[in-house]
Amino acid sequence: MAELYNMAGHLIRRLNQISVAVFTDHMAAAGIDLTQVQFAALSAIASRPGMTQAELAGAIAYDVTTLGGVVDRLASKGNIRRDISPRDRRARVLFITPDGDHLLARARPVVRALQDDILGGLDAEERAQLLALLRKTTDAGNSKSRAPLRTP
Amino acid sequence: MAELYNMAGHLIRRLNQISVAVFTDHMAAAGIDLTQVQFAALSAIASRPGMTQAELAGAIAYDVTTLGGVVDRLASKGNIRRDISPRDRRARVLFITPDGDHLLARARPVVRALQDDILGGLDAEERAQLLALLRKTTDAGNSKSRAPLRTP
DNA sequence: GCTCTTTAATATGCATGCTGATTATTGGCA
DNA sequence: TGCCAATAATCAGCATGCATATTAAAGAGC
Repeated sequence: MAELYNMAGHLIRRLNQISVAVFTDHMAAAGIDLTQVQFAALSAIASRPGMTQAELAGAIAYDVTTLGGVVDRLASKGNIRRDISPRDRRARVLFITPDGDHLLARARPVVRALQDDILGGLDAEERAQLLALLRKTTDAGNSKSRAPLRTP
Repeated sequence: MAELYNMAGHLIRRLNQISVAVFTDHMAAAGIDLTQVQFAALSAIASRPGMTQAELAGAIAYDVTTLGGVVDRLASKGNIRRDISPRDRRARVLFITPDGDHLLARARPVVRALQDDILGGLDAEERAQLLALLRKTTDAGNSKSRAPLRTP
């Protein structure tokens, strides 16, 4: 079982756990009501207004079902607007509200600042190295994750 | 928003997502009914029989509440036994059953094999490097994750 | 021995995250 | 035009994952 601690899956789960905890703590300290997932969604919507939920899911690698709930919460908090697409009545187009925009502006510097906290034990060079490796792995693993592309 | 893709938190979430998907796929292909979390718990219980739930939670960095459900499912599937501790009637001591032991024996090689799949885009040297960095970060971040050590 | 605090586990509630099924709508094609 | 496969979103259901509160039991200190 000692080997468990050296397994990629286990270490990744642990790191994600730490990452989420750091995010939650910093946001709570700043008095901002946004989860990691909600922040990512809000950022994406702000950068490309009018996205549909499916497009958003693809952009940030989420499951569409999960995203439904996330979008619901953002909408009910008034951070985004969700309208029926004029071009496809099945689709919902997403827009950030002035309220959401303001919240995002407050959140952004906090999120930037906490990134280094996630990788607490590493020096600058190691952080850069880790980030590069993470990017490379996730880019390659893209096709393997079925999150945005569900197999029927 | 382009910056989002380079943020540690986002990349870690993505990698964890890939990791879980790879695990799920391989286990399903092998016809083994175990999630990543259940495998970790079962491994730990096998290596140290008689652990309490709290000890198990500390050992594999889980929240005790979450672990309650995991242990429930393993017990109801017959993979572990959960007895009241003879030394502390509040505590539950955990033991793997012959059934669970057999399942674990089948699962272990599958889990070992899928590790490399998680880090698909990396060569051997990069994998070693990434694992080393993950270990270092998680060791340092230990104190930050409130999972096993909840602040009151 | 009795109270007070601590501790192990559970209950409750919210937020992901995914699978499979369903509904509404669209667009292609005979 | 009418049917049919594909698509957008939702619903139901299960499994994490965490915060807060509660229950039961143990232990500390007087």
